[in-house]
Amino acid sequence: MNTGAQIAPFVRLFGRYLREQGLPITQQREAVAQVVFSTDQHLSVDEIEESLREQGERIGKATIYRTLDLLVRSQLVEEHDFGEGFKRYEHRLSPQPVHEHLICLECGGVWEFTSPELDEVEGRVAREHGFRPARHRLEIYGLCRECQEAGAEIPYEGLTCPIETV
Amino acid sequence: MNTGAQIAPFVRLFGRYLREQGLPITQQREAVAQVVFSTDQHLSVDEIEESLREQGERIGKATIYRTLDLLVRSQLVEEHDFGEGFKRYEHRLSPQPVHEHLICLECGGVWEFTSPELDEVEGRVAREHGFRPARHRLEIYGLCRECQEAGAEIPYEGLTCPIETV
DNA sequence: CTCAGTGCAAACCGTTTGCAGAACG
DNA sequence: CGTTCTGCAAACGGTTTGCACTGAG
Repeated sequence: MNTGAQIAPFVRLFGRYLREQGLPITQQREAVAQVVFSTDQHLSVDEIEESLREQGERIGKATIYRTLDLLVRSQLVEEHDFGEGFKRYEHRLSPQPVHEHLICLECGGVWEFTSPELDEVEGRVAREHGFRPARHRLEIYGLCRECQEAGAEIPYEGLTCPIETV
Repeated sequence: MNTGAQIAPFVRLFGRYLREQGLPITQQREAVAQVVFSTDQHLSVDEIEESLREQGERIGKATIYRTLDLLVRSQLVEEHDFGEGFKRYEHRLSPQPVHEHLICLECGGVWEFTSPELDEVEGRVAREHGFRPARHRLEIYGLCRECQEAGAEIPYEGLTCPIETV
């Protein structure tokens, strides 16, 4: 968790975006930004709401959604969907702005890693498919170390032998 | 689009899965499987429903959802979420069962490619994080050749200069 | 002052579920 | 014949929206 001293400039950056867009810098917008910038975790809207409540801020969900939309537009925050049925938000002002995610199928934990190989992959699809990459998403799902040590297994419930297809 | 001759064995494979699980092979389940296996596209539930309707089958959405759930469980079909607000389904009986996706931000088109580099990436996260990969998802978003030639541009609406953060 | 933002509650929309009647095995 | 499925419609849950009121500039 960052300390307040590091968060302030990030919130101010969001303020600058709002000013550039001619939008008011409201107390609610600053509070939401403050919460998002104060952690390196991937927060859900519910978690953001609870975090605000804990610090005495009572801000409606609609406002949180609307502010997150602005934060995502400003490119200061990234929206993720890890298949949980809701979105998560992560600020992009970390030392490693572009990174990929490891997601544990057992505990739902998220870890980050970088994958320089993707530059080459993007170059190849550009060459071979004439595709112009703008952004990507790489997620590896599996079992984290702790869950493996706790004996977790990846369930397999498919056909007993799916091969012999062709 | 595959021809009927190639689809039948796939549908039968699904039948085998149902039998293994002690579940009835109903006419509706076969019809849904038939539609999914008869194309290499990434179908939405609405598209599946319409396709069924075109061939005279009138099957409720609930049944389609329930059948897709079985198809995904059997591992014969993969579920995708390309961020459109709904899911898409793709059968896994193509010559290239594991592949990644290119998604055009302009026209929404989807192309497939393979990325052998990911084996190495998975090996590295296993070594460095003790993570045991089960499956992954790599999607590259950008502009396809056609949309580029039509003059499409990737919109940038973020801060005019987001750097100078640290 | 004026225009946009906020909060509430209702609307939305893809998906899931409960239940009476229909089919599979 | 019993168990599971199907279809309908209602419920669900995250997200969005309409509207009267509040607040920023």
